[in-house]
Amino acid sequence: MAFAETFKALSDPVRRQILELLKQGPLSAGDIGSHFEMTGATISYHLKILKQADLIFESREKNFIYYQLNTSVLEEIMLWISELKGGSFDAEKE
Amino acid sequence: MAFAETFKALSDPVRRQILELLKQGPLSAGDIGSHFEMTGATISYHLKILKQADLIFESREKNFIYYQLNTSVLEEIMLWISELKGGSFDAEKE
DNA sequence: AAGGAATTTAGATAATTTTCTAAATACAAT
DNA sequence: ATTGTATTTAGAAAATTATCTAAATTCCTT
Repeated sequence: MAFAETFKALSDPVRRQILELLKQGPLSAGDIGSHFEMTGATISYHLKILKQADLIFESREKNFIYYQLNTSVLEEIMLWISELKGGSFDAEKE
Repeated sequence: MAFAETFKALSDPVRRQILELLKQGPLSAGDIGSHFEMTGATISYHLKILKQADLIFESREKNFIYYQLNTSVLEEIMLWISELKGGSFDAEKE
C-alpha cells in the first residue's frame, strides 16, 4: 500500500521533472541537481521521496550514486486511473 | 497547463476516494460528505480543488449540487505516465 | 592515514495544505 | 415573507511539506 505515497511523490513538479530527466537514462544526484536552482540537500530530499515511493532506485558506483527510473509502479497508477475512467455508471459514451 | 493542478488534486487520499465514489454516478455534496468523518466545509474545500483540477464538474438541481466525474483529464495523466514509461533509454525490456 | 569530492542527515524556517467553526448564500416550501 | 435545508466562503489553527545551512557519512585517491 505504497500507493498513496506514489501519488504524493508525483504531486511535486520538481520530482516529476526529475523523473523526466531520468527517462533518458541514469544520472547521479549531482547531475540531477545541476538542472535545478536548489541545494544538493533539497535534491537529496526529493530523491528520497521518489525512492520511498518506489519510483526510482539507486545503484552505487565509485564515488557516485546513480538513480534510475523504476517503471513498475507506474503500471499500478495507470491501472487505478484506467479503472476510474472505466466506471460502471449508466451514461457510457458508447 | 492545469496539469500540475491535476496531480496535486490526485495526491490526497480523501479526494481520490471522492473520485471513486463518483465513479458509480453523480452524488450531491451532502451525500459525499456522509462517507467521511469531516465537516461539510472541508468536503466543500476538497470538491473545489477537484473542480479546479477539472476532475469533476457540478450540475445544480433543486436545492442540491450534484457532482460527477470528468474523465477527460485522466487521459492526459495517463499519457504523461505512459510516455514516462516508454522512454528511450537503451536498456529496453524487449 | 589524510584529504577531497559526492551525497545524505539534522535541525530550523518558510510556505503550503488540511481542517475546523462561524457566518454567508442560494434555493425551496410553507 | 419566513423558515429550513444544502452548500460555500472566510478566517484561524494545526499539520505537513519544501527549502536552506551546517555537519556528518561514505568512498576514492594519493
